[in-house]
Formats: sequence, structure tokens, C-alpha cells
Amino acid sequence: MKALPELLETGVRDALRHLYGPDASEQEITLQSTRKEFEGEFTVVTFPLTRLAKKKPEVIAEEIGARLKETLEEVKDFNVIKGFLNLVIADRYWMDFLLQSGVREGFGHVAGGKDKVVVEFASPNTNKPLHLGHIRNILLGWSTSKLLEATGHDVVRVQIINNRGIAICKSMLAWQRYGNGAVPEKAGVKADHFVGDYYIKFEQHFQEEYKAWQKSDEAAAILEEKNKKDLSPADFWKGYKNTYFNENSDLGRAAKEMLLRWEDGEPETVALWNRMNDWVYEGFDETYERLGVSFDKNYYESETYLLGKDMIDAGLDKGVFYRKEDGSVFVDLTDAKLDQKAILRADGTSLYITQDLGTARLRYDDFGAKRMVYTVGDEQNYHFQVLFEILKRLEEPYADGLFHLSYGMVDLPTGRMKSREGTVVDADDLMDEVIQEAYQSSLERESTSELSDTERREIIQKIGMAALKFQIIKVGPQKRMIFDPKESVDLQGQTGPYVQNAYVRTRAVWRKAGQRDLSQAAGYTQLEPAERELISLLYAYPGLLNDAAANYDPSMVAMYCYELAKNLHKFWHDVSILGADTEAAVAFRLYLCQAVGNVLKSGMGILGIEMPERM
RNA sequence: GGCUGCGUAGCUCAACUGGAUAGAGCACUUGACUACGAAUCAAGAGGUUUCAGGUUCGAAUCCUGACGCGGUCACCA
Repeated sequence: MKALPELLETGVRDALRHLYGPDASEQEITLQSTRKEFEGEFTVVTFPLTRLAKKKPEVIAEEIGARLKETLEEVKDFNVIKGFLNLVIADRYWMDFLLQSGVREGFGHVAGGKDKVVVEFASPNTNKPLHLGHIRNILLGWSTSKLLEATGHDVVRVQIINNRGIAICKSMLAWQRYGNGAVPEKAGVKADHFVGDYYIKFEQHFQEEYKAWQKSDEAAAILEEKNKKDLSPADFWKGYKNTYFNENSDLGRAAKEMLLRWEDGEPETVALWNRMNDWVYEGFDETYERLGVSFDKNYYESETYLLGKDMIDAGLDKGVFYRKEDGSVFVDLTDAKLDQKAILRADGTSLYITQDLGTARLRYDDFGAKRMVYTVGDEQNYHFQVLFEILKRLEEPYADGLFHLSYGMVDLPTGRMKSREGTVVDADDLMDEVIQEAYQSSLERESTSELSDTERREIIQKIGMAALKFQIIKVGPQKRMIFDPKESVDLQGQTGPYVQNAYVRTRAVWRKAGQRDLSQAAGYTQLEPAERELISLLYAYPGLLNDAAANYDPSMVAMYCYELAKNLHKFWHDVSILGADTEAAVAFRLYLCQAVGNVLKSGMGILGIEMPERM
């Protein structure tokens, strides 16, 4: 069975040659799918052909249409509206497609054989629990990795855990001072939240200390000396906070000393650091598991933060970098419309970007992948431009396969999430909330009443998570999105549960069908409009996965699943399946339901959304 | 200020990468369960695609400018 787009395109080309002469070989042909308000499945746009044919677009369309209908058995009919030639595909073609290939499980997935690609996502800091922003990152990274896998890539999922630095030291210090030896289990708090609470405790004590200090003589002198812009004292102190932390604060000094002790490898500090990080990892793992994601390898910043220095030397030898008099190393990217960028401090210690150079190399050594995808927010667009440009100049073997999967921040209806204002939406709380909502909603229904409590609980989990995930993934990655927690628990309309419901229907009808002679399906002769619509959508699925993967855009898959579910619901409403006139129709429609169910399950699976058998 | 991204129905988002009368959902109004599952379907209303020019058969999409909102411009991460 030949693929339609290619078939039609060569058909059109032949028609052009036949009608308008040999020049037609060079002509570009625009073929698109027909808008649903018109009859047909494929459309040829004939405006661009006027130069070649020297006729009006409508005439050209008529002539090509007639020719195609004559020469291609796959073209049943055509109609012309202005410069658009709409082609109606023969029922036989659609029916053969469905009965031969559409039912297979795994339809649309490519077996493999394409590049290996490393996908990084999540990459949290270990001083605080995960929040809504991480959820978008994780869902985007995960679904993109699944999408790449479905289109034949060999995918390695990694995260880099930022487990060192001043932030975790704040938590450690606060626990040491105010914790009285408390542990998460006894406190009855999820372990990562437990550690996060000490981070907050540190900030509170720090604020108190800062406020008290502002009344001191030392503070008065500083205000006198440094407030050059004549700000109000309150405004001045607002801007001075960081300097205070670094220069005047006792707590700040203590935290920085702890970081130094950690860097020296002082056993007691390292032990405490290990202990608290282990708590956080434990908490993260729980959250990841609930989200249904996992990693092939974790990188820890504590093990990678010194990497990259050897690449500096190589870059200096190559003349890609240059050393300043004070010993610092820079790269000049002004000819690539970027700036001059420091990549090594004067004291020889590395920077964020040095580390990233090193981990890129490390990953290549670990996996030999020539493609790497970084799922990181768009606030770091510039950083990745610089990083990739440097790797290119260093002529790293994977330099051409780097991609920054950039995504917009998540805002609340009230504006940005601000940890200082306590508006951060916690990941675990949010999941609890959507599942609770799904539970409430299930109480109003009888459809699962004969199932056990465990089964019902599983279903409710799937529904709640589907609502949350779909809500986030359906938005294109680049777009900054507004997330309304109230909407995320919607179970109707353009939502995850709506798609699940379509799937459940395809399963329900099969349960009810009992034993049927399915071979009768081949005897079905004429398609209903809703059936044509469904089959042509199914037909487009493999191409859609390819487009989505090429664009690193899982939202395309989400929109497709919604569209397919919507058409299934309409089909369900319009035609009777088990009550159809002939056994052929019953069998054919059962096949169709199965095919739609398979594709829905496959597509939603790529998004990390599970399909229940009932709901 | 330099660079950069965005601006589409009251709200949240689409628009096959330049194609037809700019589409969905939510909210609002109305109709459909004795039917294979109503977490559904159908209908109504809702728009000068921020504005002004330009490119062409054709622009939400490309170019120029204005306005508005982000991001980023560290020997921080």
C-alpha cells in the first residue's frame, strides 16, 4: 500500500506534465490536509501554478482534478473552491488501510535505528522540594524523550542534581542550630519538604538578624556612607541584603564557613551534607514515581563541578580562548553576535559554564551520543547559545547535535510565583489536589461501583494525573503559560480525562461485543462521514509523531489526541456500533474502535498519561 | 539602554511553518439519557489577530516602525 501524500504528489506532477508540458518537473506542489468544513481529505493549492499553466486557478484545479480521478484509483472524487482542489480518497483505500495496518499495537512507532540522544530534564536543587515549574520541566522533558523514542531514537534520560553550594549549606546550618536532632520519619514530614523547611527556617532567622542589625551603629554608618542615591532606609536595606549576607551577617558567615569546610572535605560536614541530601533524594524519588518518570543516570553536581578545566587548556592551545593578565580565561564570541565571556576565574576556579563544558564532554564519554537535549527554562537562552557556540569552536564531536529545549515560565493567574511571597505551588500538594478532585467527581458516578477499592483508587489516580499533565503539556513549550490550579482539576472539555473517556468507550464496546465474526469486516462497503474522519486521522498519526519529534514539541501530540478523542465521541454519537444494520458494519466498527483505542493509548503514553480500562 | 522572546474571543490555548469564512475548550444561553458509558453530543452568542505601514495572487505568520509585557546582559548558578 503506497503512502498517500507521495502518491498524490507524483500524480499531480504527472498531471501537470501531461497538461502543461515538461517544465512542470521543477514545479513545487503544495499539498495539505483538507479543512474539515469541505469535502475531501487532501487539498492541492493551485494558485502557485498559474505561472506555469497560464490559466486561472479554478480552471487548473478542475483540469488536475479530472486527470487525477481518471488516473488514480485512490481518488474517488474531487471538488474545486477557488484555487483549492479538494481530493476525496476512495473508501476502499481507507478500509484496506484500517483492516491491514491500523489495528496493530505500536502503530506509528518506529522500531529504532536512529541516533542515540541524551535528554536532560528535571535537574533540581536539593535545598527545596519540587514545585509547579519543575513539573512543567519534567513533563516536557519526559514526553519529549518518549517522543524521540517512539520515532526510533535510542534515548538516555539523565538529570543533574544540584546538590552542593551555599543553598544546601543554609539548610544544614539551620538543621544543626534549630533542629534538635529531628528526622523526617519521626516528624512525619516528607523528607524533601523536611529539608526545605530548614531552608525556610534559615531565611527567617536571617531576616530577623538583618532587621535587628539595621538598628546598630555599624548599620547607621553604612547607611550614611553608601546610600548615595538618597533612598529611603527601607529601600536601601532591600538592595543591600546580599552584601549584608556576604559581609556583615553572622549567619551568612557561618553558612559560608560551612561551604568551605565542605569543600575541604571535613568529615563531619560531609556526613551531615550526605545525610540531608539523602533525605532530599528520597523525597524526590517519591515525587518522580508519582509523576511516572525515571532516569537512566543521575549526575551529581558535587561530582561534576570541578570538570571542564582540562577543556580550557585545549581551548587555549587551539586559540579559541585567551588568558588575561590576571590569569582569568575568556572567550571572545563577538563575531557570533555574542559577547566576551569569562570561563575561568582569575584564581583558577571554575564557573557555571566551565562545569557545563565538562559535563557535556562527560556525557559524550559515557554514552557516545552525538545528540543532547537540555530541558531548561528560557531564562537561560543566552547561556546555552554561548555554551553551544563554545563547544562548536572546540570542535567537540557532538557539537552539532546540541539542542536547548527551552520553555516559558509558568505563571499563576495572580502573576509570577514568588517564594518570598509564599505563592509557590508545591508539586506534591498539586498532585494531591487533582486526585482529590477526581475522587469527588467519581463519587457522582456509578460506572466503577462494582470494582474493588484498590482498583478504583488506581483509576482515580490516573484520572487526576491525566488532568494535570494534559493541562500542562497541551501548551506549546516556548509559550509562557498561565496555570490556574482550578482549571487543572477540570475533567471536561479539552482535558486529559476527556481523552481517557474516549479510550474507555472503545474498551467498553469490545467488552460488550462478546464473540463476533470479525472477518466479516472486509465486507463493509461504504463509510460514514464520521468513520472517514477517524480513519484519515489515524492515517496521519505516524507523520504527526515525526513532525512533533522534529520540533521537540509534545503539545502537538496532545492536540492530536484531543482531536482524535473528539472525533471518536462524535462517531459514538452518530452511528450505532453493536446495533449496526449488518454484521460487516459491526465488525468493521469494532476494528475502528480498537484502532482508535490503540492510537489514543500510544499517543497519551508518549505524554506519560496512562489510560484506564474503565472510569 | 543593547540583545532577545511574546502580544489571537471575557479567560486558557490552536492554526499543518505564507493558503480557504482565524479554530477548540472554559464560562454564558438552549436542546438531547428507557440507546454500545451524558467525564458525552448538538445549537447559539463571542474577533479590525495590539497599532501603522510594506512585501504578493494571498499575511496572525515574513520585513520596517510604534506601543505593551517578559527574559537576559557577573570572574552567580
